[in-house]
Amino acid sequence: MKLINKDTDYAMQAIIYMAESKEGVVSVSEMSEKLEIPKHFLRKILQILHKKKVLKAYEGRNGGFSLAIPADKILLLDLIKIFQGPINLIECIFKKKICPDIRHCILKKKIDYLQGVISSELKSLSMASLSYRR
Amino acid sequence: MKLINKDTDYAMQAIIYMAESKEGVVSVSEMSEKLEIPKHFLRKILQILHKKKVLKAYEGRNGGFSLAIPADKILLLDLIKIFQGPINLIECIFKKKICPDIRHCILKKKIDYLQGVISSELKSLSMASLSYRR
DNA sequence: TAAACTGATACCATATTAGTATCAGTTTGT
DNA sequence: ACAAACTGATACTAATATGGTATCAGTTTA
Ligand code: FES
Ligand code: FES
Repeated sequence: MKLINKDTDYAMQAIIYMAESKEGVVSVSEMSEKLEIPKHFLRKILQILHKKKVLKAYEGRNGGFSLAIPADKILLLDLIKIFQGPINLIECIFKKKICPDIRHCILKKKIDYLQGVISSELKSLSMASLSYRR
Repeated sequence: MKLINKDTDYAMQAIIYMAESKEGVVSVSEMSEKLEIPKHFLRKILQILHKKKVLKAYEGRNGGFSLAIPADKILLLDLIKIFQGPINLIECIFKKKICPDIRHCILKKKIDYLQGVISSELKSLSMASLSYRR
C-alpha cells in the first residue's frame, strides 16, 4: 500500500527546490540535474502542476517554472489529489452480498473514519513545512 | 490508493461464509458458487490461508476447508498482512536529499502516526464482527 | 475405481505506474 | 537573423503489480 507515488514524490521535491531557490524561475534541466530526476518525466509532472495553477510557466530561453502559490499554501493533500486522484480507500468490497445495509456496515464506518484521519493529516502538511531552510 | 485488494476481499468473504456455515467443512466449489468468486482464484487464496494456519484443510472427496481459529480472532489486519504485506506507507521518499535527518523529518512523523492509526483500526476489526449473523 | 476434493506451481491477461521521445512554438543572447 | 534553451502537447514504451487460469499429482470416499 503506497500513500505517495513517484509523481507526487518528484512534485514535492521540485516544489521545495523552487521554494528554496533565490532565482524566481527555475528550469526543468536544473532541477532534473540537482534532484536527480529523469528530465522528461519531471517535465511532464511540472506541466501538470502548471495546468493545475500550482506553478507559473515561462517559455523560451531562460524560461522555466516558478511557484504560483506560496509554498505554505501547497498542501501534500493537494498534490496527492492531482497525481493520484481523491482519497478513496474502499469502493464497497462486499456489494449487496454480505453488507445487508450500507448504513450499518462497520467496515465502511471504520474505513470512512480512516479516510478522514488521513485527509486531515495530509492537509496539515505544507511544502513550506518540509523545506529545511524554513 | 487501495486499502483492500481482491485477495483480501475474497478471503474475508470466504472466512465469513465458513464462520456462518453449519457444516464443519466447506469446499471451494460451494463457496465459489455461493459467493460468485472464480473457483481457481479462490482456491489459491484458501491454500495460502491454510499455509498461514488460518484454515484447516481436508483432502479427498467431501474435503474442503474449515476455520482453524475462531472468527473473532481473525483480524482484518492479519489478512491484509498475509495478502498485501505489512503496512508500510512510506519508504523514505526523500532519501538523503531533502531530509537532512530522518529523526526530525516531519513527513515521516506524520506518516508513522497514520500507520499506527490504520493498524489499530484494522486490528480492531474481526471477521466475526463483520458477519451479520453474529 | 472414479468422482470430488486439496497441494503445488506455472502460466496468462490486464491495469497501473514509471519513464522516454518528439514535434511544434516561444524567447533571448549573440 | 538565428540557433540555443526553454515550455506545450501528446504519443509511445517498459516495468511492475494485480487479477485470474490451467494443470498435474496425490488423497479420500461413495
Ligand atoms: S463494505 Fe461497503 S457497505 Fe459494507
Ligand atoms: S521522507 Fe523519509 S525521513 Fe523524511
